Amino acid sequence: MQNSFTEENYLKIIHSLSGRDGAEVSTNALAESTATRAASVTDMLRKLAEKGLINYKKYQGVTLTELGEKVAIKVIRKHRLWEVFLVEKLGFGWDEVHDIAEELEHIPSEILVERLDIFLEHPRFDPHGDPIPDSKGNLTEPDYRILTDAQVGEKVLMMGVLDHAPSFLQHLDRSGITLGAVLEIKEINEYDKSASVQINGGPTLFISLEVSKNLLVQRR
Amino acid sequence: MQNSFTEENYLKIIHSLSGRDGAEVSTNALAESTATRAASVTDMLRKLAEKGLINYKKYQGVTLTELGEKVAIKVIRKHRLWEVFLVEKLGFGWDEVHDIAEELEHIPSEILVERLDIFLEHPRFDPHGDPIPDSKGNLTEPDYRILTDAQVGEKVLMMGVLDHAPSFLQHLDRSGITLGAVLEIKEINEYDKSASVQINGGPTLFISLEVSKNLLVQRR
DNA sequence: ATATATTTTTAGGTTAGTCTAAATTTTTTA
DNA sequence: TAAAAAATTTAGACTAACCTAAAAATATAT
Repeated sequence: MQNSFTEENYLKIIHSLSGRDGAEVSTNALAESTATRAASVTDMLRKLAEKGLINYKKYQGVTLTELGEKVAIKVIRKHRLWEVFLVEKLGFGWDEVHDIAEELEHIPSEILVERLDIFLEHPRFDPHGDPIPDSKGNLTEPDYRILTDAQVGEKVLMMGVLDHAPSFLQHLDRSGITLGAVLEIKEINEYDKSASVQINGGPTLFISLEVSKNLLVQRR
Repeated sequence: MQNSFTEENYLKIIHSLSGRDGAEVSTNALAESTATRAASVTDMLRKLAEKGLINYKKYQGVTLTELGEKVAIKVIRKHRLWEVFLVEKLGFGWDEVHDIAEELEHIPSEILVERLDIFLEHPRFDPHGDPIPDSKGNLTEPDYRILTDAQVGEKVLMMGVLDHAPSFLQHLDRSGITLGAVLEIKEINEYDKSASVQINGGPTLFISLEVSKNLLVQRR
């Protein structure tokens, strides 16, 4: 039994909203993320529950079943592999690939994904630093920290982003903040928590709290 | 206004059934090719006509409008480019790519197609020898002949196939008949029109009329 | 040229995924 | 802890793409 484009999207979104602790996801949160109305979400939840893909009790929110988790991770694997393809092979920017990958992720062929993975030489991370599940469905989230957790004087490596919005990514491009960049916290402004950060030992620039909250880094 | 997956398929099929002379296509022929019932075809034809994609008068069959032709050729371009990708980059056999390309051809992004075309270095033909329309929508069918039209003693170049069925393509693989192979007609059997053909100056084998009818060749 | 066969269309119905409006349940607040 | 607010579900409807069965148009054959 195949899952539809729409079903796959629900599972993927439930996975993402659920977080690594597998917390319950609310109908309204899903309505927001799927850009549909709560009533439509309820309909779909009944259907997904019937198929054994989610645990659903009325008014209680949902979590993925093991089966649902498996399906979600497969979709995420495809999405991230296609993003690597688009950036590495076709020359797209990391700010341009989300919507296209959103379509490609639903192409149904196991062998296609595996061959793509081989062609790309088994990438571990997508262009935004998100980990790519392996072919067995193992997805290990690296424990990166948010830049706001770093102290003055610390040097960290830029490893990923939480916000994938094109405008945010373009802003990073203009600031020279790319994956792998070395960020040294020079100063944190008490008042608004904005930071002065030196990029790759070069220019120093101001980063707002809004931006800091969306940068995933690693101590080096 | 975007066209749906289904609409695109109808246009592509009408294009192919219509041939280069743009002949009228019947409802039943479409029902057969789309694997639906004639009544469903009628519904869709009314819709496509309303959108200005086909010329349709009840009971008279359909042809593509200029707009419909444009859309169809775009889909064909995508299909064939993806097939090249699957064979050249991912290592699929020419017998394995049709169904996957059937899905990929509906991914809606102009820029994706153009970047794919660049990545593949502007291929002129797909893995079955079918010509790939250029980005402006020009599709020039090369005037290949069918192998049945070749005479005893002729040497011809294998340029394409009419039948894309995996079983047919696999049969050609086993016979060593690939695109670009040199075929020399040694003998044609009067009775059943089967032929003895020497492949690349090497082994000679028998080819049934059924097979000959589906091989596109060029005098050399 | 009329009767028969074939093709095509119409009529009415189904499913997936969506919607709005109303009803119900849960949560929050006074 | 009862009333108000918020979240969720139910009821009833819509559209796209399909279906079957029946009617109508066209083509074929005597």
